[in-house]
Amino acid sequence: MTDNASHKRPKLSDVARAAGVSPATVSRVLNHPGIVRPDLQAKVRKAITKLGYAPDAVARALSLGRSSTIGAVIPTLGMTVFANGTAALQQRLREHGYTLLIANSEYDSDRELEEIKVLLERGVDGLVLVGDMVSSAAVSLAGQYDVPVITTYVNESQFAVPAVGIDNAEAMNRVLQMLLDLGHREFGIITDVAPHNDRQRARRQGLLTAFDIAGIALAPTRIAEVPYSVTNGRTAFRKLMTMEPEITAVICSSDAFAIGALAESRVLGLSVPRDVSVTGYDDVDMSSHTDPPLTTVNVPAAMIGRLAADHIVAALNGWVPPATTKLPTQIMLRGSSAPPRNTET
Amino acid sequence: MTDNASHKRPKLSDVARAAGVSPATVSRVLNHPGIVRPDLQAKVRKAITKLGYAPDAVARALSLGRSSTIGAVIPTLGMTVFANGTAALQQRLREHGYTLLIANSEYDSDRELEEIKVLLERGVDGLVLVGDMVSSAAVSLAGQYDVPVITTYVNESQFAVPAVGIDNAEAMNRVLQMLLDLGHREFGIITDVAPHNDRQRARRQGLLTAFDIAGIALAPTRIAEVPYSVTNGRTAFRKLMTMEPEITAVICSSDAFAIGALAESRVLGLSVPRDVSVTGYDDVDMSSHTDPPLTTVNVPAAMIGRLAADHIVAALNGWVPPATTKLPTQIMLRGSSAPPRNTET
DNA sequence: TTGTAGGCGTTATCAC
DNA sequence: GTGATAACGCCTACAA
Repeated sequence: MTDNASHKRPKLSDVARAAGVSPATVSRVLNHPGIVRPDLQAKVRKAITKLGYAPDAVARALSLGRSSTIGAVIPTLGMTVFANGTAALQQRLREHGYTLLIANSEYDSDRELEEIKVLLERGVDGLVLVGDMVSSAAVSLAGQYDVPVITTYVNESQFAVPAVGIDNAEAMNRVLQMLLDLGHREFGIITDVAPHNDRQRARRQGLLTAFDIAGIALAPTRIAEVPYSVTNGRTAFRKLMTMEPEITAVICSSDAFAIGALAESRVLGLSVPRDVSVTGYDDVDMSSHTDPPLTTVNVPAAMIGRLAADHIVAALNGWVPPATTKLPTQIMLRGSSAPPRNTET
Repeated sequence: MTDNASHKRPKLSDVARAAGVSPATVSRVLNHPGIVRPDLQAKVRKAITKLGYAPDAVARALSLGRSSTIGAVIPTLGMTVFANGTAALQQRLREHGYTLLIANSEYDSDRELEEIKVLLERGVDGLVLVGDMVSSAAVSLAGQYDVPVITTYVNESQFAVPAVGIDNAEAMNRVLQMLLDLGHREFGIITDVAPHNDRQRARRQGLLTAFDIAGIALAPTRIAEVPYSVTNGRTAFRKLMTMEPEITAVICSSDAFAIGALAESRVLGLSVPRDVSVTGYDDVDMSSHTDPPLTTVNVPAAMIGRLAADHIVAALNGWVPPATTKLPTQIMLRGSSAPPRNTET
């Protein structure tokens, strides 16, 4: 009864009436401030603050045909790499005047496609994906909506989608080289089964190829393929070291595995890195605080997020982003890697 | 040139024309399938799949006045507790037919308010917040938009906003009781300075109150207040144990601190739990894989997310969610806690 | 420079 | 049961 009027949200026409101008003028003040007389402008602005007016983004989007919104579909919020990358993406997009809509696929491609559809129907102006496992359906769908797409964390796309990320295979190769330089010759590896995860696949494949090139044959008993989890890292490490005690270095395709390996090494009475070296991949926050600190591959997630933002916005402005933006990875040399135990200098 | 027609997204009227019915009928098939004749329905559906039509959610939202969208503002994506809770929230909301828009505030209340505004302007139907530090501005803003709000991870709100969460103070009290039962009398605590974080504040206050009630005076030198980070946990632990060597138990207000404490204990040559017990709070994934495994308080994040979803949807349907939904916390008794060193049985 | 009017795609209220 | 029609709130030709 008291605030009957104030209880309803003011619309643009209300502002117009309050300011004694036409709705068009209010709209202009909001969107093209340059072309309206200063005095009118002042009156309008005063009315806006007085009424507490805020434009309706939905109506605006319908009218404009664009929403100043970008959608991102990431596998999971639970991995710090994605969490950090997404935060950076959001931050940067915001600086460009865009709002980020986040969806997650739980590593399920069907669900990923589903989320993409929802995002597209909601009118996002652009799409940021992770990896390159999206079916071509996703790409053509985005095409129908005439929405630019960009993919992240990988360095190339089979669907001609611009990619900004890292070369997972190359990084793995460098890890192996580093261990070889240290003198290691007996290896074990723990990788992710991940049927739908091309980053993990690239890491695994890159590693196997690197072994090939190095002329090292890796017996099947030295390859552990398990689902992503610290616990699986533990059991895989135990199996590896039990069946192949000569192993002096275990390369893991993620920090989770490596952290599990470190935990299990204590149970097994193995000292890292004296008895066996362990390396990870991702460089999550925890990696530098394990015992010993973990040697791992740093993924420049924040940089990827920022660049993805810049590129998608560029595409929206008619620029054509480079097909491939490969960011450098860095091997963080920490305590979990050292020369093999039987090295006599 | 080839696919001039297919390049434009079909609209509802296109479907209508293709099916030889009116737009209204197509709309009915989509929203009230019950009231349209089966044969027409079939024709319409065929036309829909043939044209690959998908409704425009933006236009729909404008017409309906609601968007089937819920906004959530969380402090950060980088904490596993929030990541897990948000994933569960999203999942459950999805089951209810809603899409979750995620924004993060980086623990900044100004930014939180800002994000809330953006979400509201984007037309979210409901708002899920974290904690109770939102200015009343946020609440009244939501009121203007006539949008229900719910807050999470705390068990009560000063703004009469329904809350679903845990009793942080009570949990801390139980941690202390547990350690007292173990025989500890000399304590140190590491808590977050966090001026804008009421969860941390509740934990700290709950702990201090519990000490009071237990009749234990905690010297200022036994209280470390530092910003959230593993590294700060390390330095705080070092300071505590250096200045007050009699301490037999260190209670941390987050796992990050505790993990730092464990790391530093090795450097200091202190054995956990033999020389000193350490407890955390949050029960992040890593907690069960530290050395020793960390005794900590489990936060039912997924449950909070699910219930938050249920409650906000309920509110949207006219139900009134309970003012307070307090979920139980569980103390995860693991290897980092044990009787004090000087206990002679 | 400012006002008028039509349209963005969808839904709901009317008559039929 | 189905078809016209008027909104939803905003933006941008177009006219003045």
